[in-house]
Amino acid sequence: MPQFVLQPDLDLGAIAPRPMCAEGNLSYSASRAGWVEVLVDCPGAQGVYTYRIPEEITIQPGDILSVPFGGQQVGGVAIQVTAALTEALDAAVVRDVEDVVCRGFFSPTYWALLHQVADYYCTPLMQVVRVALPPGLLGRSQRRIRLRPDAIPPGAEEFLQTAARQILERLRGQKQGDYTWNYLQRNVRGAKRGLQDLLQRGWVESYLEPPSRVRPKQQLAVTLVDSAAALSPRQQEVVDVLRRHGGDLWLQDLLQLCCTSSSVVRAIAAKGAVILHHREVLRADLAPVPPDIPKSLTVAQAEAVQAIAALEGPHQVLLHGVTGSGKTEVYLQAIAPILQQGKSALVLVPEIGLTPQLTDRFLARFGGRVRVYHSALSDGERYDTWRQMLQATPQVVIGTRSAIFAPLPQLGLIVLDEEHDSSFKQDQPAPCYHARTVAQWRAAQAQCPLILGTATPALDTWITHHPAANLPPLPPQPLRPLNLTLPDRIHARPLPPIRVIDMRQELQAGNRSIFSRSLQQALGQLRQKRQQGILFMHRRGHSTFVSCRSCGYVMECPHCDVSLTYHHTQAETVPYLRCHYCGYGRSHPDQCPDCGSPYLKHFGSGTQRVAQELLRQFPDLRILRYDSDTTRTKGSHRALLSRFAQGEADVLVGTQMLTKGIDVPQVTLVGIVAADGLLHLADYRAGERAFQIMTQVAGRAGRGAEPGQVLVQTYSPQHPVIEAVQSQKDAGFLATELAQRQALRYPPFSQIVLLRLSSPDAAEVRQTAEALAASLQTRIQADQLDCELLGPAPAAILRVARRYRWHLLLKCPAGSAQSLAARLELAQLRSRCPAVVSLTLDVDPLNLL
DNA sequence: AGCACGCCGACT
DNA sequence: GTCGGCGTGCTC
Repeated sequence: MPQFVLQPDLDLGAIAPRPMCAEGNLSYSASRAGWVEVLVDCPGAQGVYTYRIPEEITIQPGDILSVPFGGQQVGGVAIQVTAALTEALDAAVVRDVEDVVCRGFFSPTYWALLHQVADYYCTPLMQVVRVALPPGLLGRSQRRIRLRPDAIPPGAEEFLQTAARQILERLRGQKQGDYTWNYLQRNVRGAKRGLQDLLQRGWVESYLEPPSRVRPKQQLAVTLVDSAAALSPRQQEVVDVLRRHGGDLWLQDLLQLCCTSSSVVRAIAAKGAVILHHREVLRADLAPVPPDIPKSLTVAQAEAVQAIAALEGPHQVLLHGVTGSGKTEVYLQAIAPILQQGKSALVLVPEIGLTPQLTDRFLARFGGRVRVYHSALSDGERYDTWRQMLQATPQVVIGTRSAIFAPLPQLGLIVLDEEHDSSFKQDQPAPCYHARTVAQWRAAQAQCPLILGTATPALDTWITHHPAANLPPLPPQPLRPLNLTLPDRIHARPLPPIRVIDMRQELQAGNRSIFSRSLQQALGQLRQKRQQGILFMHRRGHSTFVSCRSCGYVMECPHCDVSLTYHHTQAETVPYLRCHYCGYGRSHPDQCPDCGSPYLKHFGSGTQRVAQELLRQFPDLRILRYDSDTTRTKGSHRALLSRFAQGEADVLVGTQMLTKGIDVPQVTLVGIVAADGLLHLADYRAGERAFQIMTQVAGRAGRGAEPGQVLVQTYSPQHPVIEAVQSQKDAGFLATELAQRQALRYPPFSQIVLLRLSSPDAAEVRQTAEALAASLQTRIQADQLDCELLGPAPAAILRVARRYRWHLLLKCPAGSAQSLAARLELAQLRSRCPAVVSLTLDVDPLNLL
């Protein structure tokens, strides 16, 4: 249950379409000031607090406010305005609203959406508000410490205590001699005492920095008002330039055009010919792109576009098109009529940085009506984009996961490109929402279609579109399903043939290289054929799997049907194997349990090793590495890809990133160096993901005039995933995978909730996890709940960022997680953990590691 | 998050 | 005896 609900009789509708006006504190009537309940943004206190509305401020529900809270200013959302205080609350303790930060954000439907997210994902509403809003709106004041250099006698610090001296030194090391108190506390031992000393001496001062608020950027504009005024020749020239440009320009543009200074313009303003005024600039950094016109469609594409245009009401469209079948063109042509109807479209992509080609297509087609919204934008840019989205003008918003919260008032279509991609699921800070799930709710709310586009549908998507009679019924879906298929590549290009290479035979033949003879041969021919290749390596630095080099046997958990993870930490000298689902563990065997061979090996080479080997064996090949190591900086994705596309390298070696947004016609060879690295992850979704990634990577080959080929190297050539990839028949694979999931009661035939616990204290997390497990188990048994509790088990990577992590897993029938969470009061569990132990609830987790 | 109040060990 | 550590609890 949400802690509060918006009263249905509140006129929230009035706030939605209101024109934006950041600080318009115009009182409508004399004293209608009252009290307002505010959802306050402060960890540990996510309740509603009552504030007095000062006379000069008007507040409506949904406004973003800045309010005093304890010793600081914090952000919050106005929930409800009341005329009288609650009996229990003494007027003396109620403080004043400090300011209105922003108005008109939350329409009733939008608010309901946030509630739904908070409810479903068992997270405080405020956390959802935080992901939905552009950052910086809910600012918090911070205590800062500033050096007073003039007050310090020379050499006096000799007599200071260590802590005080350290603080002084740090402050002196900083240009402005200014740090947040938080920073000093973290970095100086006994900082509190040291600060007291320094404050008493008056050598530093402590001050409260008000929340930095993202504000619209203001610039001076010049507007022509009276062209008849008597002006000097130079002034007249300036005014003429202004008139030729429509009588209205930014001051800086006018100055540049006329090569003059602002004094001239001010003089003209003084004569009354023009007026100078501040006006908001909406920042947009979209580089101009040459325009693009709709392309002619294949029959399947045209049918898809028509089918989508004909839809009425909320639908979920699975646009299932093979790699290179032209899904983007379908999106573009589906969106065009939406814009014409005066509505907006929302396009979600896995990662903007990885899909410059897609973004460019949209920009080229729709020009200024396209807004890009993602985390790489500056706070100011995000804020401005947000404000533009609030306007009812038809527009296309392209963004990553969090853009599903784009406040578009007239939503006509939602597209999720590469819907199978797991980056649509957030797993770091709560709420751990899946953008696809939220998109379904939004589409239902807006009564509009949701298009899920992919070459490799996620299993849970697949099953809602292909309900099979022999499978148990799934919970009712909010959207009506529609299937659209693009079975062929555009220009009738064939899919590249996929060859599976048995690496066991390579070993037998004496080839100990990571490249098979076939791959070596293909690589050797690249240069002379003037073609390019892509090598895929699933980089797994930390967690690896154990496999037998002779027979391909992989160590698996007897209870869970997942591969065991190889552990080897300094603490435990003996390496051991562990299941990360149920906690099962065993020692690392000396020989293969299946064939007795001593050639057990834990695999774990990455792209770097591949590149090294490549360089060693093919010194004349030019290589580019494409992984998170080489694409750390902004814009490096685009740079690397365009270098490759322009033929500056022969081979691109990379990780998962290769699966997205690479459309280079000269690529004829794709090599999957070690498919096994994908097959045996300690995860029930390993097979599905392996299939998706390999199919997607394979799809990079043969997109141009030259036919492509794909080589898949593996120690398990008979593995069903490998066979499915090779045959390029996904329906069959999905069906068998579904049957397996059903047998093992994994999603989508069950629902899981993961409880992630972490703490810097190894023993404390463990104890907390055990205590939680015990109390949940008691509750489950007492209430006879239909659910299974697994764990506690240590996380695959036990220690991350100096925190020890343990997991609990709840498995319940599909569609029942929400009621289970309510019965177990999962949302309240956090308060039962010690302060140092953090607990994150992940409903429908994708990442179980 | 920040800050206050409040209860146990090493100093004058 | 006090000063000062930081362990819970509250912030309209």
